[in-house]
Amino acid sequence: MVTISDVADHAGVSASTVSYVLSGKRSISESTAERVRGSIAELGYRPNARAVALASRRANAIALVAPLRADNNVPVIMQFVAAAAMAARARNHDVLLVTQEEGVAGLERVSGSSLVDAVIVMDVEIADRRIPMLTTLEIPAVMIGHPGHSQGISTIDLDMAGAAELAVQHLAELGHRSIAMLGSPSAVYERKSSYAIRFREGFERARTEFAVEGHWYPVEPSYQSTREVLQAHLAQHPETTGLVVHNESILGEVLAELADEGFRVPEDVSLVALCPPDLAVNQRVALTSIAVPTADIGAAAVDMVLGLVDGTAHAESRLITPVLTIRSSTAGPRPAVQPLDDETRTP
Amino acid sequence: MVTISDVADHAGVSASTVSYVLSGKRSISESTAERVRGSIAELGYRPNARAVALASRRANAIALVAPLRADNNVPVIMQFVAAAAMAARARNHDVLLVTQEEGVAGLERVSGSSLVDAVIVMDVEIADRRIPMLTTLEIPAVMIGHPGHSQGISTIDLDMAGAAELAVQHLAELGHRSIAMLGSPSAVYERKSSYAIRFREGFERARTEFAVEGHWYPVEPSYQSTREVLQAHLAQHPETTGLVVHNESILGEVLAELADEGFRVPEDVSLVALCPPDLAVNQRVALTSIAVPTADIGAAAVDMVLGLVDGTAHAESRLITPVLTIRSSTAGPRPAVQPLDDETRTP
DNA sequence: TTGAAAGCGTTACCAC
DNA sequence: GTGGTAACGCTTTCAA
Repeated sequence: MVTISDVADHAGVSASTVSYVLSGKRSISESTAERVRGSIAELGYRPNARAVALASRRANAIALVAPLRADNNVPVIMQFVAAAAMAARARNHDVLLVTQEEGVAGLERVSGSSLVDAVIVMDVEIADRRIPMLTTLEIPAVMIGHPGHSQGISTIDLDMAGAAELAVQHLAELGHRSIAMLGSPSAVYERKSSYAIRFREGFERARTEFAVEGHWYPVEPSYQSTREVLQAHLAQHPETTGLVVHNESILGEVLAELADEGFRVPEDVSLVALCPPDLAVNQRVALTSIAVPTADIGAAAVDMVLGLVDGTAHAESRLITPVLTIRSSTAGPRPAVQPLDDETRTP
Repeated sequence: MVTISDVADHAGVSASTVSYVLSGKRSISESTAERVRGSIAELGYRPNARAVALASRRANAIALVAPLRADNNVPVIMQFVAAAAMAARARNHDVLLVTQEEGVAGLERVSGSSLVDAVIVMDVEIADRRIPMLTTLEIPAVMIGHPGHSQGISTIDLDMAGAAELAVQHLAELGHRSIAMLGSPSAVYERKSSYAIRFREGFERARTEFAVEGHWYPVEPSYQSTREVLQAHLAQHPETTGLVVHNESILGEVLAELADEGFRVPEDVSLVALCPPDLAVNQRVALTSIAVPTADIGAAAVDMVLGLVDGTAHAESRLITPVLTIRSSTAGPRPAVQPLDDETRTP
């Protein structure tokens, strides 16, 4: 292994000088800098990350606590992870993956052993047991999600409540008066994942706000569950013409089932989804949808937490405004059977 | 921060003694060991991972190069990552996530800077440009996948060719004589991802081996593509009664499309999928399927590479035997129009 | 069974 | 503008 002293010797300077030309933390004459760079290239010197971390008190790494469970939103999780990893690399940091299962202990471990400089926690629950512990950590943290009480820990997420309201608003403005929300699997609500709870709350609030009839259901990621929920609801509420789907993995099933039952989209039923754009576009009908801006959120989480690390930022809670993209799955409800009534009344 | 010397002072021993009670690398009298453990607990001492890494020449971390792109098999990728992370933790190692985009440079970086002790590379291509570089690394590597030439680098994967053959064999033995394979998106074949190429090769070999007619098609992850490919094939080959699907994201669409066209599964068409079991089970028909044993492969990859790190193992290539689980999507083809012919022949 | 001390490869402070 | 040299917090050899 080539060390900094090897480079120093080769360039005829001291080790500290080599360190300084690398870090730029003090001015070096162009001539020696050039010489040092030459030696570095010639010898193929690579700074030893372990020694750098120990001496500089910076690991140049952040921990990412990710829910790697089988879930309905795996692609979204993956996009968060990818975005965070890329953003971290762009700022010269690496990402240490910590599984959700490690829980509180995992956070204690990576922080207590100074493995990383900061931590990003995904899939936060409304009353997440990790939050109190995050406040005691010596390293900064940011959560992707929006718990009930962030207790001074930075958070960032899509405004899920706003997203649900936006979906309902869109349908309501088109004239739909009865709307059903097909939600995430029940386990997601049971563990009170903030993204799902917030979306549901937004849906319920929007119901009042826009004076529409509204019902919501958890849906398991299966054809069976999708079919049952949809059939049961439509049997009880045949007046329903609007659907809000917050469950990526059943989109195809919902559309198939609607087709099976003779409902056309958007002529008979309008549908708004919360899902990645590519999923929305690749269905039998291009779906009007709200996207989770995973790339933005992942990158912002990294920026926020590194800002805390170097002291250039303070804790904050960011909520990203949802954007609805209108495609082909939403339209005004058809004018009911009015024309016929008119005719029978004519004579 | 509590250091090892703090503990040593508190326990009235030397730092080396503390180190040895922690590592167990030399015998310590039970009395002092007890005293040291007490001090550790009392002071809340956590060894500094950076210092440990530097002094012991072990980072206790492995790099995992994962394709975090949007792809058709995101859930499988995620399961590999989760399995590797858990296996690593079980062996007291952490996982550093390296994105596929970092490519060769990423491997050079984490290895050259001694960030990690070993590397696991996923989604290997047939002639992967990273292989020659892996051979030059100072740290061991294993690839998840099965390239054309592993050049002495350990590999592990499901026997994808065998999986395809198994699928065809199952259909052939049921009596199907014309089989279509709906494969991964074309981009996967273009970049020559080993898993897809191997599966296709196995399919083509099985065609001959079991003397069946066989055609394969790449399918994009969309309703549109699924529909087009299926309709085009069935129009040209109405005799097809067997389907092999190597593309998780279109399973629902395939079944929906078959239903739309009036084909019953398995009465008219039998279908074998290569996909996670939960996906197979949650379709409108429970699918006969071959699973990728992600947990086994991920754990084995970690075991193999850590075995190389501590010198207790040698490079090897492992291929895991595929297992087919019969569910409700496969049956013998219906007896064609034979009965009618018999009757016309009777008189 | 235990202690002292020399590294591990950098960084950054203190001199000049 | 540059060099010397303590740290950084631990592991491990050498001695006792």
